[in-house]
Amino acid sequence: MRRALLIAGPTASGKSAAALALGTRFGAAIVNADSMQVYRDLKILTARPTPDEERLAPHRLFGAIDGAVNYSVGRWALAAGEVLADIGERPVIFVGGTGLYFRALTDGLSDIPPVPDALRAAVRSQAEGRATPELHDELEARDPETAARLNPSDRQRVLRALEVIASTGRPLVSFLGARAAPALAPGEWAGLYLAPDRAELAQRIDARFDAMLARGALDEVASLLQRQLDPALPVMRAHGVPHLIAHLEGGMKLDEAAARSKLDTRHYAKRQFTWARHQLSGFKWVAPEEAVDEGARALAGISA
RNA sequence: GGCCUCGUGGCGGAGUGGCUACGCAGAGGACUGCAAAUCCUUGCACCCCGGUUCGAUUCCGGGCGAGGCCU
Repeated sequence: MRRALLIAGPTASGKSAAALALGTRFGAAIVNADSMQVYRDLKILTARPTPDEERLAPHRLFGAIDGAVNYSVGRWALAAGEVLADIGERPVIFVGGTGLYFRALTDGLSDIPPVPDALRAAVRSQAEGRATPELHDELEARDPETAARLNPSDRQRVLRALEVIASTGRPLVSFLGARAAPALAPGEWAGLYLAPDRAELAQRIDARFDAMLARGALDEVASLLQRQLDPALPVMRAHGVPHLIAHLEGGMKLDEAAARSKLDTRHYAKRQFTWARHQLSGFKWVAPEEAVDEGARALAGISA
């Protein structure tokens, strides 16, 4: 029995519009599957649905998290499960650009015990000022198996492996065999991947960023800046935020801040394609113009 | 018209008589709790024509082009 439509695709491919059209037409709940749209502080810069749009269909997990929080796939997957339980029989549409979130939803995550915040912070503060290859050497001494799978320069993953071995006493890789049951079982969902032409997408990205500026993205960043959050937090690294901050306090020309933000976004879109090609299975690739028709076909089956 | 400087891959920018820096963009890839993150790989470039030379992107001459200064 199908119960969900999943709409993924690179940034600026028209996912939200398709989801809104379908949600309105089928009375479906729309659930956010985007790692940045979860944050309350950024609505313009993350292209979140507007309040008017949200009124057209129930929206869940949009802007639900404070920017001071370091959210994660694990927490999102948990929240998504709760939303599904809450929604009952109503059709549901998951939309977003975060491939890893979709995979957590359909494949489940490995059952790695949560690392206590204090330990996590301790591992990170001990690593401060030390070169990543050095940390990799340390990991190699404690957990050679995981170390062998990681690039010695990949700080983020080396740190995670270190905190897992410190917290559980077990190598990270030892957890990877088994996955918890996914929130959506195979057969319970249909997935669409919106795949625009690359050059066309680049133009849409550029135009969209200009539109964001026209709608007040700079004010949004100024407000965020006033909170004086840790620059390492995810919200502070959303596309546009670092460069717009550089413009606001560092005197970077707005033109340049915009150009760099657009470039970051294009790079991201490229990575999204790579992820989708190799990591996201079971999604049907469609041209953005076909999204609504394809989605309607899938949802008709779901509501039946 | 005269003098000078310059002409390197899509762009920027080194350099050498034989072993083809590098950066950016572009392309490809990895990916299990920060994923709008983190990381990896990738360039059949030396304006044209002669000459010198075993060998020219590199030296010499000419041409063409660009810029600067002068009358």
